[in-house]
Amino acid sequence: MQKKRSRIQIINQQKVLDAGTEIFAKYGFRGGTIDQIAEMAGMSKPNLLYYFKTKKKIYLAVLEQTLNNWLQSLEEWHVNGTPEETITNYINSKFEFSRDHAAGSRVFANEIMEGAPILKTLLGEDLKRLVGENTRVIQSWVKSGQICTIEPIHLIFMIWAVTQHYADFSAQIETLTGKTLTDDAFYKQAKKTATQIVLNGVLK
Amino acid sequence: MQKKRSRIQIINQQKVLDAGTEIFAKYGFRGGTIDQIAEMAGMSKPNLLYYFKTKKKIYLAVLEQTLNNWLQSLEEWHVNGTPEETITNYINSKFEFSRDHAAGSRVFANEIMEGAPILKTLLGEDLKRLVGENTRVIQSWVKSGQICTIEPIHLIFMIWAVTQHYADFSAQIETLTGKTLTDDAFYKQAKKTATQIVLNGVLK
DNA sequence: GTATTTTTTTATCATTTGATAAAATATTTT
DNA sequence: AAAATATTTTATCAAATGATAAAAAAATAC
Repeated sequence: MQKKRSRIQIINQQKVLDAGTEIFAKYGFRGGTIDQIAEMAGMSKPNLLYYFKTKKKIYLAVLEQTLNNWLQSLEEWHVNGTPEETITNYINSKFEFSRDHAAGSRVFANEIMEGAPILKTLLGEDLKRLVGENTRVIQSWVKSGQICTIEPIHLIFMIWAVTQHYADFSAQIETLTGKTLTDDAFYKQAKKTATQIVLNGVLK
Repeated sequence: MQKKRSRIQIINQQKVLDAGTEIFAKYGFRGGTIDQIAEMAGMSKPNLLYYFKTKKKIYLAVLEQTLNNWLQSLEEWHVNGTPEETITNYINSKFEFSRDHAAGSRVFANEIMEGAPILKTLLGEDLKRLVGENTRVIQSWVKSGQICTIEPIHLIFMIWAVTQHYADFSAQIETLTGKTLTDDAFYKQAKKTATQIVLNGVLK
């Protein structure tokens, strides 16, 4: 029996979630502290703990929000299109996620690097099924001669790798180029290059 | 005036370095603890601190070792070859690094995600110069019509992204495929697919 | 406008964690 | 083997960190 959330609750829980995303993105679950999150959210630690009883509960809420966004970007796989359309679309939505949820992408990366203690089950079920569907589609493209002979799963990994790289390693990219995906010209150039190479790489 | 390191010193410092690499790879600098490293190295915490006075000094030593390996894999850029040879070679040595230094790759990834507090300067100098040289070579290939018109820096990012992905996200990859780069067949397949797509993607 | 509920603050804990001192043990040198 | 040096263990800290209790203040309901 969940009571309706008050106006203040909605505001402050979101503040905590946003701050938590930033902190866990930088330091991971183990490295991030409640104090850091509280400071970034602009509230006292006990006040924060009034909204989320434990650090783990903050983390779970952050992960859930992030995961929803991430999975959503993976769902953009419209089977009825041509390989070119489908792949272009997919890379598009992955780039969009990297730009609009860069911190979330890093939270996710940290979780995986810690061995995915929380997400392991979900990755092994939901994500595995989703990936299975996608590999089957790619395989059908190979068989029908629409694209070159490649291992579908590695094409998927390649697309994930390159798109997430811009979010996860943005500190390095910014040091080297002075730009991040928030720069629109840079965003377009990155997306264009990645799309061009992948399409050119798999289309016959 | 550095005294020669004793037999025991050499053994135990390496033990700490190896354990530190594993722990920092998983939890980053903030998240990893001396206790964890000591336990993994099989020695008591004060004993460990006899070899490295602070947690930060362990981290610096781990980072230095890792960085040397990483930069070495980047140096494999033999200008005199054709684009095809050069790129193939480069991807090869990056995949080798991901397989043989997966934990190191993750230490590096964590450092970048924390905002590269230690490496920022180095990335902005040495790495930037190295990358500058490489982009110039790629640009010359574009101009001479040996490869398609692409932005060189994004090709480099793409190669880094896909090769490092196999190391940094190995937990996810293992959950999805049951394999990691230590499986030789999987290693060859991953490398082959990535190389094929990139070459096919940039060559005319 | 008072009563009730929600939110915030203050004070406080127990654990964990990075680190040190000093004693005990092991190794190497002479 | 004794002396000198290097290594390991035991005991202990102070600070940081996750968390709680209770009082004070603010917001909402009546």
